[in-house]
Amino acid sequence: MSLKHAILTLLETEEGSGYDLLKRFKDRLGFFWNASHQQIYLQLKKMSEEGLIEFEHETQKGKPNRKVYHVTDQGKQTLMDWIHGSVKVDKVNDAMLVKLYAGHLVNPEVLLAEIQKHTDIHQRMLNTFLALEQDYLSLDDQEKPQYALPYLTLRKGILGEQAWLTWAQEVNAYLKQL
Amino acid sequence: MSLKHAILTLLETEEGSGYDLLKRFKDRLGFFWNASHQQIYLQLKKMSEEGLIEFEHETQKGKPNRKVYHVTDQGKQTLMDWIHGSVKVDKVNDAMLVKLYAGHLVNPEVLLAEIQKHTDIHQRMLNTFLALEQDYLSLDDQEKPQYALPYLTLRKGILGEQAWLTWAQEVNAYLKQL
DNA sequence: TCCTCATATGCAACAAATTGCATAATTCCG
DNA sequence: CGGAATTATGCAATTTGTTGCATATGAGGA
Repeated sequence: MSLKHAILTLLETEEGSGYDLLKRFKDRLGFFWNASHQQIYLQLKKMSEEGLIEFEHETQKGKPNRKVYHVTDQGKQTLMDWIHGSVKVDKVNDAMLVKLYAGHLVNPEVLLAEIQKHTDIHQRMLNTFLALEQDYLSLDDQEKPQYALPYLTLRKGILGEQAWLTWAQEVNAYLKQL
Repeated sequence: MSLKHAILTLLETEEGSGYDLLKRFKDRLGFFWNASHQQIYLQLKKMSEEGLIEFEHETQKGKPNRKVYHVTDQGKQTLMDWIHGSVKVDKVNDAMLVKLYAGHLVNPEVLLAEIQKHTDIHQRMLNTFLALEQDYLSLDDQEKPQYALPYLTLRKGILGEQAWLTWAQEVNAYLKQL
């Protein structure tokens, strides 16, 4: 299970609450990991019980209170063990491709509409990632090294989205020509 | 649940056994869908109970007997309903990126070895896809139209793998220069 | 005032996927 | 003759993920 390791990784970099993690996944690390708030809160509870992380209650004014989690030594060790092991190549399960494969059953318009909807979402993600890339590139040369690895993960997001959009253009061109 | 729809799509194109589906996923449609034999056999059983598919026992000599499944009218209808609806954009959960994000905790060699291992696998997949593309491109112009949509899904696999390998080169260049 | 949004956390039921185990026939190689 | 690979199917236990529901505060707009 890697949600555990994704959380350990993020908390090792910077402590935070479940809500913080949710926002980091949603706003910045969508190319990297996605998890619902239900998954995150439950996982934090379990990891806390296993002793991988600990939390302090933080009282806030004007906002609900937070539980701020940080990684314990045991958690750090778990992360180190995991990182020295090997991870599986990502399993691909792409429902959009299934639909296209079966596309002869419907009008091209149905497929075009679906592709368009997905294109909008992917374009928005790419824009987000490109903006983050600009943030990195405008850093001083002294600051860059510490963000180099996260930047490389961002590059994966950018290259992935660009490939998706290139593909969508091929599909569009074909479907419109029908 | 989309394994159901992936199976309906494949069986609608051509009837087959659980083992056939497993091989189609593994050898040809890995860019498209992946499922274990346990998942497939269980799903076939469920779909059979729901009336979406039916099977005939096929006795073989020299090999174990097979159950050859085909889609029923009800199954076809279920597929049509699904294809007219909309699918969610794929959820990304990439353990390799998590590892790279946390890469400051280990020697670059650890990351390089992992990247290399994944590169080999992705390169092999790309080669498979490119060979399939050649098969399509060498078809007569009269035959191409009926495979056009599957070909577009193949293009997704090719563009995706190429993007992955391009990214891996960036990562390699960075890690080696450390 | 009411509604929605953002912040912040959680449980319970259900669906799906993974891991481990199990069986059985034949072919192919040493 | 023994062992491994290929073909072919399946169950059970566990882990993960999804969907639905629930609660509470405060800010900002209609």
